[in-house]
Amino acid sequence: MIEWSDIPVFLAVVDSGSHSGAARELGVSQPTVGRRLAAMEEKLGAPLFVRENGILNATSFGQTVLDHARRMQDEAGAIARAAVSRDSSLAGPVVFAASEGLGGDWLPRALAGFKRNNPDIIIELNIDNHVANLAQRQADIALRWNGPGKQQSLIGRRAVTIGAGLYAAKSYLDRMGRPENVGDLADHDAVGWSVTTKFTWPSIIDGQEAFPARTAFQANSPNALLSALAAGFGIGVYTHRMASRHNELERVLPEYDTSLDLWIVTHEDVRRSARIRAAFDFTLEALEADTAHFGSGAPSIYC
Amino acid sequence: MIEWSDIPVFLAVVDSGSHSGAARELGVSQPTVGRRLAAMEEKLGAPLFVRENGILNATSFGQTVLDHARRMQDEAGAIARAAVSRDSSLAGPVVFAASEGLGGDWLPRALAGFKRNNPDIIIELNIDNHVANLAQRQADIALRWNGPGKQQSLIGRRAVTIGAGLYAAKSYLDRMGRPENVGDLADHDAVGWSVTTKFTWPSIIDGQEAFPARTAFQANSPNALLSALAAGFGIGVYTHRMASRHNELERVLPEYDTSLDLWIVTHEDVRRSARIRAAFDFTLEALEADTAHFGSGAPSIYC
DNA sequence: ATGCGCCCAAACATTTATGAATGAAATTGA
DNA sequence: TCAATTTCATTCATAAATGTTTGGGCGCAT
Repeated sequence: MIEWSDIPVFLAVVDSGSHSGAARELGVSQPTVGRRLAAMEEKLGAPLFVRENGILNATSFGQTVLDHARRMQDEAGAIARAAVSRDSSLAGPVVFAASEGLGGDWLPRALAGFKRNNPDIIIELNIDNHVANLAQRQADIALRWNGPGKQQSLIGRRAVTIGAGLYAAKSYLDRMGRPENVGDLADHDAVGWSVTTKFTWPSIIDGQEAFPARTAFQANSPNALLSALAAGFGIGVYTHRMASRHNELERVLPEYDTSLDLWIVTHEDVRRSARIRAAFDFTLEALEADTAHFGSGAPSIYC
Repeated sequence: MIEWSDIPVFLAVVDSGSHSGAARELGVSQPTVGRRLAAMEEKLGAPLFVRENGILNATSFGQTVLDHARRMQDEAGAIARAAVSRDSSLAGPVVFAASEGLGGDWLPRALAGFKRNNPDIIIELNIDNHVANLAQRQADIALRWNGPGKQQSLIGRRAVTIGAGLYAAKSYLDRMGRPENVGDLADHDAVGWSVTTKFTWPSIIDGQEAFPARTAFQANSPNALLSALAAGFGIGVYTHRMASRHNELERVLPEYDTSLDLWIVTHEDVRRSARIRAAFDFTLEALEADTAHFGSGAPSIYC
């Protein structure tokens, strides 16, 4: 019989592309990953990976194993979810996954009241740039820009609409001038995201192409972007709610306004858990209660 | 994440009904099974078993886990089979599963020639009373009374027909008299199998009910039954091929003759392996070449 | 070219899990 | 009812897996 605990190691190596990455993902040491993988290949009698130009590629045999291993992973996730779903006590951990923007400020404050009413529930907040896998129970509740996909048994609600516009520092605008129309943007610097996100620099405004002179600053953190804007790097798309709290920022071309829907998503299995259902419902209500804050940047009721 | 290696432990406990039984099945110690199971229940936050009258019963939660665990087991078996199937060398182990009757004498002799031609193939013979699970790769090739079921991807061939009749020791018949017709059997003792098998005492012979006075001896081993017959315990159904080698046995009511088909079965995945295909084909040919031996008890060509 | 970062293999120390042995509890059979 | 067997929890010594550290190899950017 194959060693079952080697299979998550194999999967992590496939997902991360390296022993070291798999080790980080699994919370074990890098030599352990190498040893487990070697033992697995020894047992199966055939290599699972070949190293080409330094990167690991699954052999055709590795692909076959991967198919079966993925299905095992699905079932293992189902077991984990089943264990949570049958828990009817308002105690234990609830793991949130959220981007840094929401998770960094609004969510902890909003959840303070929930924690007060449910002292035995332990709130764990997972700020992560990659989308947490709810089926694998990496998180119980996620706040995302995307609704639940159709493939998995995820359920979600469109909670609030988050408004955004173009902002820059007053000092920057004093120095470089205030754009009066879309064409003026060509004389300015852009501040944007280094990772793919929904809040990108708008390529079209009112049917007119908007070209910044160059991208002056990129980051993958909203706080870093905020600092860059405040420091006068240039003009960037930013949410009203974040911009409103920094009065050194000034709105540019107010006729341009964009918005994104924020979803709250969970897995139908874990939602059967009393504590997760409570946390889900509370968060949804909190988001809806703060609609004005998210839409136009009005002060949050949780401030 | 749950500990994957705990799941085979859980499955073994389900299958065997006890920690000790699972330990034997897995080849680990009984305390290990207890600890792994306890760790699993701790991790999942709910008991998997309840002990009722000393026997372990899965809780409803345990049943849910079992469903998923079974599917994981299926996939793990598929991985093991995939590993064997891609092996094109005529080397390595081939695991046979056979009942004691065939496995104890004929099979080793027949396979001697195969081993001579394939010195690098290691033949492992698993004499077991319970039907080996080919999907789980408990064996590569099985000799059975049953053909492959339809549910799993097993393939098999009806190899030979094994003839059997009623036999008893000469000494017994001298003492108790030789039955002339079916009705006379009512005055005699039966020697039979203690486990369910196909070679049972015939309840109907030529449309007439056959009732032995009582069952004098039962065993689950063909050698033990043979000894019992030879020792004069009574009359029993026995294969011609085994009976012919013991001239103290005498056939009773020769007009009664029964037969069973013997199948050779393997899994379509493992049959792709060169060595297993070779062993399968060789064994099938050997069985067919010895048709007279199995059918009527003629001397085996492998003697 | 040359540092720098990242990756993996090899060595040794440590922690962890396992096994053997023992005893208590419960069930089975006489 | 009582002996015998089986089962499981506990203890301690051992074996096994893991972590830490180190060094070599490779790609990449300075």
